[in-house]
Amino acid sequence: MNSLIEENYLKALFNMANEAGEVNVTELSRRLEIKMPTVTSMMKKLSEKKLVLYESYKPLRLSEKGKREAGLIIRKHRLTEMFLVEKMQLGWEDVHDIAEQIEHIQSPVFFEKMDELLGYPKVDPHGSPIPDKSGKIVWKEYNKLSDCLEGETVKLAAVINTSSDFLKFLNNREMRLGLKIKIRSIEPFDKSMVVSYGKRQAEVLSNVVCERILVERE
Amino acid sequence: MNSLIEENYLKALFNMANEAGEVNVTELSRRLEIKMPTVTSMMKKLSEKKLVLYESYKPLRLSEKGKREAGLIIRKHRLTEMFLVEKMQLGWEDVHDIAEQIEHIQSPVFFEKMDELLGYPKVDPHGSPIPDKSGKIVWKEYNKLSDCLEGETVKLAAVINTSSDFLKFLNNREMRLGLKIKIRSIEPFDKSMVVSYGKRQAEVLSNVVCERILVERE
DNA sequence: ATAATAAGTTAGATTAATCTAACAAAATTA
DNA sequence: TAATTTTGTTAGATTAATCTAACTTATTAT
Repeated sequence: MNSLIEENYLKALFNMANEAGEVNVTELSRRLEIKMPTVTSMMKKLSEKKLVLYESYKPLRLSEKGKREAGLIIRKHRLTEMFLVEKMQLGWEDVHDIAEQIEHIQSPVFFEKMDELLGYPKVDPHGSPIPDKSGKIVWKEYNKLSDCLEGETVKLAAVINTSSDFLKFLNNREMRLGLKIKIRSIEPFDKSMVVSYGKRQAEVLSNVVCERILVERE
Repeated sequence: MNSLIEENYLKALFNMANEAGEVNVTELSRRLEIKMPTVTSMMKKLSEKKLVLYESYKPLRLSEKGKREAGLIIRKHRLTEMFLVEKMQLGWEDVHDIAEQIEHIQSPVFFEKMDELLGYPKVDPHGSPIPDKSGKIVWKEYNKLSDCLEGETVKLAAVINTSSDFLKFLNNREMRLGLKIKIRSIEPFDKSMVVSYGKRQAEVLSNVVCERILVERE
């Protein structure tokens, strides 16, 4: 069994690899807010446990075993977020910190029951895919809203940044998963977009926002 | 903030004081399966933090602050057990181990929502009282079934032992909280009882069992 | 291509929680 | 009450996870 702390390293490695491709000690250190020497020594430990493929001065990689275990932790995290939103009426901006703790609970029946009560969901409240029971994750190929063109109509499928501030920003503008958005115009200078959806005819979204919104084309 | 480990010491002290009155180092050590010198040094630490009133060679006592904090942990534990049984359809014999972990979650809104969804329950699935938001606990004065007399009809109010084995024993005999039990006879030799309830006309319960069942007289 | 900067590692200290071995105090028994 | 047993404490070692300081390797810029 892995400690809670080891689990946090595995999860960070998994998420960072999905976001950025290669992961190095400096980035992992920054993400976890843990100094580099500590990260190095933990990488050696996880390498002993065959969870990480570690070579000095090389990028950090999870082994297959490491990916599976990290995937299962993320599965627990995302199932929990879904449960908190769907069954406990908490807001999508509130659930991350709670799920961050509950993901470390050791109890297969607990998470299986969650899964069952939720009807075996495939994505969490932010549109991120929930890994399956073997820890595997399938990313649908979404587009960033910022890569779409004037005149297109798209469906809000997921959000990249799940910080509370960003999610509140979306809440304030009545933006939810599944929302249909029409791109009215794009400002060439700063790439901001004017979009319409629901009852809103002309909302302005900055490029920073548009880069964090993933959409599906019809 | 207290560590998870400190929380476990506080909880054990609180529970043991409720069960037995005075608590000493040996018992606490046995309960937590932690060696005595470790317990002694933790008592000194918790004493520094004003959670425990510690004097060498004296019985261990929680301070008012310690009682409050322990009560709040037990509140989280029991609310969680209730939630798992009522809202997640888990059996009362399965919930203890999960609640043991969830009780350490730091998130006021999470537990307030649980409380709200459950309709502000006063007892957990084993009939144990749930401490209020200030950590205070009110024990109803129940009787042990073993102290009742032939001919009495009583209501199953709580169980003392919450081990999985005992709860499965009760499940197998269709015994639940609220059940009305009539005492048919008491065997003088071993104090075992023949009782009837529901569709069962003559169940034999050993004294070991009867001592762990708390009842209300009508 | 060399110097400067950034990234990564090694060595050694620190903290929290644990342990064992040895000792001391309190309670029990003879 | 003295001896024995039980209970509790002290001293010192250990482990996991962290840190800082010093050093090494790799990358970038001149």
